[in-house]
Amino acid sequence: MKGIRQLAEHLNISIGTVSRALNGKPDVNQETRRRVLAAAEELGYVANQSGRSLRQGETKVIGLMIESSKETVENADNFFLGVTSGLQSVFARHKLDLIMLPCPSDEDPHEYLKRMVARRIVDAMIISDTQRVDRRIDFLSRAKIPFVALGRSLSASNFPWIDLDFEGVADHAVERLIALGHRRIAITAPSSEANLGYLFIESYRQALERHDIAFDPSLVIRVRSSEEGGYQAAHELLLLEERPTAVILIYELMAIGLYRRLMESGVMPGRDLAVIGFRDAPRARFLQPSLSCFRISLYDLGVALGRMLLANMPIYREFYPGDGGNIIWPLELMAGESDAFRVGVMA
Amino acid sequence: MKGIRQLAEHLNISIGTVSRALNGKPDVNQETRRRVLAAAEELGYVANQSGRSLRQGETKVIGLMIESSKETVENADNFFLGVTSGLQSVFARHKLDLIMLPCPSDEDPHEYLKRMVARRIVDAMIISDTQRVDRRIDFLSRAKIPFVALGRSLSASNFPWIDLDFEGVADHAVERLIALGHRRIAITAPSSEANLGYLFIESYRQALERHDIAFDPSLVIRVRSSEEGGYQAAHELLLLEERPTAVILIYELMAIGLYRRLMESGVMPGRDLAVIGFRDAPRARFLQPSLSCFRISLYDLGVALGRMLLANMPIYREFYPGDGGNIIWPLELMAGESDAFRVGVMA
DNA sequence: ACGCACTCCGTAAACGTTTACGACTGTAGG
DNA sequence: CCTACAGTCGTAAACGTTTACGGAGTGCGT
Repeated sequence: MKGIRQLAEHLNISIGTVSRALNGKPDVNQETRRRVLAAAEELGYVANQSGRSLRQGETKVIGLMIESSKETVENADNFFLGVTSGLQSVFARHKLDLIMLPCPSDEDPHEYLKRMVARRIVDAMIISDTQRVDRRIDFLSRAKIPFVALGRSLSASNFPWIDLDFEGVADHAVERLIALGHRRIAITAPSSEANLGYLFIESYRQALERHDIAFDPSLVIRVRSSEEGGYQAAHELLLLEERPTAVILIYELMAIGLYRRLMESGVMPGRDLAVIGFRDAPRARFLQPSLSCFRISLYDLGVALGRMLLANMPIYREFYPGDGGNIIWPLELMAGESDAFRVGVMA
Repeated sequence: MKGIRQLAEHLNISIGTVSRALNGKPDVNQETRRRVLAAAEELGYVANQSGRSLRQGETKVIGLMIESSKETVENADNFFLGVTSGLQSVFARHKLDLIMLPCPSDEDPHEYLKRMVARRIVDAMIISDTQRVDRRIDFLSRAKIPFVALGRSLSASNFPWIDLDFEGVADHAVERLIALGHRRIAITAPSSEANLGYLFIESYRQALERHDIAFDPSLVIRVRSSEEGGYQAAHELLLLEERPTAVILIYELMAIGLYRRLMESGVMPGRDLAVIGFRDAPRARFLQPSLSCFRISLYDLGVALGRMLLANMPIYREFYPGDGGNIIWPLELMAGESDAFRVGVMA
């Protein structure tokens, strides 16, 4: 089956009528519509998207950009696949398709993004892994391409984003540890310029001050947010003269390396050192002792992202009246065994 | 900047010349080309892909289909992102873009695939997670859509695929364990109809027979290929009256659950029970004792997939003369501590 | 008989490209 | 001087859709 023209000839109908019948337009006879649909099904006709996009000026495709740099790949875990299903459940209602756009590691993310939207491959974009200043955000804002970002940024004063509640987590973690008797609490932060690092540390500092605990810069460990980073963090922790009794990790997988390094030195997490992680990931669920961490529903996050995006697209705005504003995504503590002891109390 | 027409007017040149200049066609003056490229850069013009695809009949986009069923998501680890970069390195040479197409979990994969290719969103397809009989393969073959599958299948007698060397792994693992003195070796297999399960078990059986060890069906544990599956497998293993001294896992993450269940019963992997896993995954790299497993380079696998796909596309065939045939992808054993003991020898 | 509203359908123009074809130069060779 | 040819470029026709517009037919009320 070539195109709509052949289908029309086969039915002895004009091509316009066929198009209207297929697209559910009102001015077409019920019987004709039935015949058209039947014939299309029988001959396996599906409209060519290029022709349709060209005429309509929209592709009905939403792009989810993914950086596949080595570091991201290691961290990504199944983060994206989890978010994806939430997104799709929203998009499906409007017959929008979602595609994932993996930016090659040797291409500038900004250029890649420009290519994809300038070529009109997608109507809108979801970006993640936002940098402290992110040119993509400026570009998308200026070009008036609908988008939503997973992650805050200092670029562009006002744009749609959802970000995880790093402040809340740091705050909650500190409060909890203090309640358990801890006074010397270490924390990890990314060595990069990522915005979330600043927020994380700042909240941690404020929570400490609230309890009259002096902020000790040597307790802020800057390492990569990865398994190796966790190993490294544990290493630095063990070198401190006055060893902390607790540590807060900004990424859950760091716990893997951290545990390993601790055990190598005979320090038992959950007994000699309390550990709290940022997210739960399948990858960290098996740890022994089980990791106390902050849970997040990737599906729900995807749904929220999808709704916010559509709320920023003129055509769909009406369907999502309340979904315009930004969201700081709350996380729920999932208590494990890794911080289940009181300081100063013998087991 | 709207389209090529505006660009042409701005330069006082015909639209045809502009197109030729941008596309590197030979019959255009050097100086004109320079001016066109400069103007395009300045005005930020990029060709609309819909128009181009419509005219040329091809999209220059390759689709990588991903099933995002819950089970797949959990198992996927970063498998796809790893393969992706290999694929892209090949595609980049031909200015082809790769997009990932996540099939919604509530949509039939077959229907989804049909929609994507019939709508001409992609020129070619890479599918994975092939079933024992897979309608997608029949469809793609019949429709003459270039594709390559990651995984064998009984559908369609002859189609391009790459599959992991399940036979080789089973064989190698058995040989190794026997050399270490093991005689009672358990193995896991998926409970599903997946083809690889049959191949895996069959090779295992043959290797045993070669050493005059009787095949004992009770040593084939059918569980889901996941962390929980591993837990379950260990459970069943412990219930056997004559406990095996070794077990071969068809998926590396099963080791996570398996370890946990074993330790709960005081059985130490690597001392009381030898364990060998199928792949190495970041997710399993931290296990204590470290898992002996078969390593695979996802990047290289991606490159091979990309080359094979292009070898099956008329336009690119000439560049990849030797990449037509199917590949059974070899895996390399990465020895760990989980099977590093000899049976009958006291430590 | 006429006008009008309504339903259904055909016609043709547009969307933004690429490209076959031919036209126009200028130059070289006969 | 005529021809051939190479180097440039403009013209216009496609590619497959959607959709504004108008026309044909019917039914109904005046």
